[in-house]
Amino acid sequence: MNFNDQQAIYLQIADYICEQLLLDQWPASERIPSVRDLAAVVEVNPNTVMRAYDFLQQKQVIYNKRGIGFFAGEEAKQQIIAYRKERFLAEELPAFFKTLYLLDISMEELQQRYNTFVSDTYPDQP
Amino acid sequence: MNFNDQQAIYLQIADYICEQLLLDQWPASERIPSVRDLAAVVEVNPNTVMRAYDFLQQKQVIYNKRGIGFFAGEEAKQQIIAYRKERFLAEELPAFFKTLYLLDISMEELQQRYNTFVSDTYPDQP
Amino acid sequence: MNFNDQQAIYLQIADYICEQLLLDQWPASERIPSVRDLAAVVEVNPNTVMRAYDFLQQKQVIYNKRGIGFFAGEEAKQQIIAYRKERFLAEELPAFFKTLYLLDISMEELQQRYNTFVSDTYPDQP
Amino acid sequence: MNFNDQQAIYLQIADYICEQLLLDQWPASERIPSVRDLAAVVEVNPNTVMRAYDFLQQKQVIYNKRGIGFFAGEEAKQQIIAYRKERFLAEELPAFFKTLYLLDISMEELQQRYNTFVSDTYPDQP
DNA sequence: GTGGTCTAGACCACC
DNA sequence: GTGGTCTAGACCACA
Repeated sequence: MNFNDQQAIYLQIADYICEQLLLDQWPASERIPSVRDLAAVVEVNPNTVMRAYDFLQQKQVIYNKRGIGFFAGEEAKQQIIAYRKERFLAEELPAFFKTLYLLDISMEELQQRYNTFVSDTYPDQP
Repeated sequence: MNFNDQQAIYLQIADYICEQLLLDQWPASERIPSVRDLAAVVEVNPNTVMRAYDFLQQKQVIYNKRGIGFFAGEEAKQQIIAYRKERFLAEELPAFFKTLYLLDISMEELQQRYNTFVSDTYPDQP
Repeated sequence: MNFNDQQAIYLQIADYICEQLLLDQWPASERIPSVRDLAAVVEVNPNTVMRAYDFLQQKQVIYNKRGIGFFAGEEAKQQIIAYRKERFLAEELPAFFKTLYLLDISMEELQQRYNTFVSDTYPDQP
Repeated sequence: MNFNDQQAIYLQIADYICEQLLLDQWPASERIPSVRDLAAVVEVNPNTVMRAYDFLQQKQVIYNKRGIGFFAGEEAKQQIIAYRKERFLAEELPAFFKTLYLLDISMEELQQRYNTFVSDTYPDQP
């Protein structure tokens, strides 16, 4: 986790969890790591992880069985995509396009960098 | 200025100033509005504008003459582009690409939305 | 803090912090006093201390963890020395030498006064 | 003149005048440049030069004949030296020594740099 | 008129 | 508890 980031740590953790689920690193409809375990992994206070789980629970991405743990819902991936796609298109994309325009970055350059990024970051994909 | 934004107002103002310079709304190597004037225009406290000017001065985009005012450096536009392009490519683009990938948004769709954005936002451009 | 000084209070505080670190009064790579605590100690407004911390953070002498506090980096001392030595040699020393020359103060006299100063100010040193 | 300096421009000008006098560039007991002339030379507002002249007049370094101009007193050089030496030893030297100590700059290094400085800056002197 | 600094006090998100 | 931002208002030195 990056401490000196604009984005709150609990949101960084929430994003991390979503990523794991979208990439099928954590099998859907199964138990996800306990608050304490994940806190140890990412080296933050358990309260902070708890807040991320709370946040995702409100977004109906994960749910909780008392005394057992947190689980990713069957429809977790769709929930995540729906929630984030909407926000992304409406809020982040315009600012991103403005930056592209002002910094004079062409779509061709972007396309090229994207291809590089994908093949570097997700080499396993077909 | 958007008061209910994650981004601090003084950073929004700094971005606004950069935009004016990049779009040649404010002639480079000339005096930019005084702290008090800009504060009146954007309707915030002069201290907040001052903080934006401070910020840009540290980034070497603008400089200041005692008792006279703030000026955009000759090379202001290059400074802005250099400073922001570097940060953009290194920090924002990977996160952006990751989102594109995870949300399964194609470059074709992106291209299309970009064209719409540009013609809507900067209709005067050739 | 000296309120009737040319130098701004927040810069005096920044110098004070650097001094504490250089003299190992505050262990490096540890948390330094909170904004509010230091403000109480030096009897200024917390905002003023905050400005000093901001300043040192930009100089990469200290850094900050959200909701936890400010920390002196491992390499804080080297950063301070590097940053100040460079500026000192380039900007202050020539003016100082010019004054020595114009006021006709010899290096012998300087040496003598320096010895007195050191033994008066840092009597503990070997 | 350096606009973005901590030191006020009028004080920079006053220092410049003192330098000229100490180095006998401007013959003592003669008329020194008019406010307008010097303002043109150093490219500042005449008011600012006037303020420097005022300042030096209060320090009894120069004096004024109405309608004729400013003159350096016979004893100008001694006045300058007296005024500045006192202030220098009392106010600037301790801070300078502290910096030397904290930045770990030895008197040997200082001596060496001083020699270089003098031979570079005042090559005409014996 | 310009910027520069400081205060007092408020509110917020975050850990 | 921590820092972060903003306001309102004051005072100052400077050009």
